[in-house]
Amino acid sequence: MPYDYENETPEQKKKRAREIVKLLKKRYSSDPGTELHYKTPLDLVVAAILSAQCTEVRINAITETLFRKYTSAKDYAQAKQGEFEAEIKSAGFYRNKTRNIIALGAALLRDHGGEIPGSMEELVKLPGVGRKTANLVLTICFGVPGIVVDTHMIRVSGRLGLTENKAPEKIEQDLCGLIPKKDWIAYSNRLIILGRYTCVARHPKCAECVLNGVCPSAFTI
DNA sequence: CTCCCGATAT
DNA sequence: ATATCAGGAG
Repeated sequence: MPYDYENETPEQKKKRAREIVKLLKKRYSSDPGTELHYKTPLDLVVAAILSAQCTEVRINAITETLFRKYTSAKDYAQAKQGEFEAEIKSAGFYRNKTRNIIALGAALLRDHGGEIPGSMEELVKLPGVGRKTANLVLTICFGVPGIVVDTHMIRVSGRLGLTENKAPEKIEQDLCGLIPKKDWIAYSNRLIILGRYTCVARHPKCAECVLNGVCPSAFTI
């Protein structure tokens, strides 16, 4: 008798969510962290800003040289708009991203002694930093429990039937209610990797997905 | 909600 | 040709 996803009770959904956590843990035994290359919290914030609507591979190619030239908030604050645009152009949205990163450098110098702050409240006030980037930095650099809702988290969570919502903040709430807090950070990292390589947008590879036994969308997309 | 925007896979 | 890629601001 197949699992009835349609009439799943909240209790059953919670139990299934824990099973998903467990299967992901088995598939990616050690916490894979982020695939964005970085050395410092500042690096990660800049990489995250650059990564909007662009592949992580391209961002890592750009930052490999970028992070050699820019190593402090002051470096970014003093960057020339046109020169910086040329360096990051292939990331797309390059005018906005450049504006935000230069303003980020200035804001860090003005309000935080040039350092990246460690709270959600302060992070989301920074230019170019929204909730997704803030959660990424909080989880990766500061060990603050949180779920990073990016394009992969949105898509995969919907396919898994863990949320009916479309708004990232609602999805985050739903997931936080289904997944044990101690698992939030590694869950984010693992699910995003799964989304990048297996549960891809166009033709998800359900046959090779470790979650195909607990996913209402398996083999139906 | 729209706009920002280049690169790549399909 | 078009969908999609580790979003955020106005």
